[in-house]
Amino acid sequence: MLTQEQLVERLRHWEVRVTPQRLAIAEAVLNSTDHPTVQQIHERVRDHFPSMTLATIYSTLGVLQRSGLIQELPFQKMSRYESNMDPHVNLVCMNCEEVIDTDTGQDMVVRLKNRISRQSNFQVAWQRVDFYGWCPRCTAEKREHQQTG
Amino acid sequence: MLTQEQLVERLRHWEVRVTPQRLAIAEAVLNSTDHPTVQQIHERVRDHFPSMTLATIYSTLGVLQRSGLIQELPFQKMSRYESNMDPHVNLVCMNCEEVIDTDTGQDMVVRLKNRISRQSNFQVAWQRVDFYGWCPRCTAEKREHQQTG
DNA sequence: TTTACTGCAAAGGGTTTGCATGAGG
DNA sequence: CCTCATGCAAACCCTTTGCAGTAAA
Repeated sequence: MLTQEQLVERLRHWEVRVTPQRLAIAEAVLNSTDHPTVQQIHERVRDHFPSMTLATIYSTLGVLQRSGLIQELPFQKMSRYESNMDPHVNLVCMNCEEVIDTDTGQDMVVRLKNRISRQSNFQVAWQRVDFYGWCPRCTAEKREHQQTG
Repeated sequence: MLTQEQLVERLRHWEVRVTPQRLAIAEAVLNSTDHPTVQQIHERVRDHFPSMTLATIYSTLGVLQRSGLIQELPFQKMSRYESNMDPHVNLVCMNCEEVIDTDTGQDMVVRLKNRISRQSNFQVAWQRVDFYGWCPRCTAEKREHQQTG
């Protein structure tokens, strides 16, 4: 979670212009933990910028990614955007399609990254660790359907 | 690496028809370690089936995924297909776009999966562990350019 | 013989691009 | 004042869908 001042500083450092639209988009992603899609970001900034189009959002997300503030996570149908740049595990529900960060195993991801960097002759920039399955709520619903149906 | 007989058995088990096209597509993916794209699979089967279209390949890849034989890996521009269903680490070169499996850290991925399954209240089906960066060859080329330029 | 797969064509939809206008530094 | 961002529209291209002919079981 960055303050607006820190955000402005980071953007200026990359010689990009700081516009109200960019700040709104950046905050919509950085102050979220739910890995929003472009559509969801659009919904979140639409109240303040009714005329903003998806092209502007795509452009800004590109700037933020090149600045190292966010990371694009391609999924089958569309991309989501990750604001937690620390090594960690994402839990992806194959039923409700929610994507949440978890603290569980964070230390192991860090150690795994160190090991890959040291032993694999591969220069690591970042990592994506996704576990796919069913979240607690959808697991419960699945059980109910199995019992009744 | 599955034999053709094992492959036929696996497909019959899911009550799908075993056609020459499906066998060719399945072998093109399963007997590879380079995570081919749909286009690459097309190139690999085109000699034997000149009239085969991408629609058939997409359809067959869907069948193979639902049969648990392969896994789709969405990337920014397009999907690649993974035939190594064991927990492991993929190394993705951001320069040449090669995607290779590595044995390094395989044990840690297994332990990470066990930990997530036990401690996170999340029912895990499979996982995707990607490390993005630069492969040895592209790292060397980058160094050369920095020295000369 | 029945069912479902193949191949072709067209549609779908997330993402990118080009350009005129407008705003940041 | 110059450069670059925004907004609009169109293009792009991977992927999906519909359908007629055909092959698997």
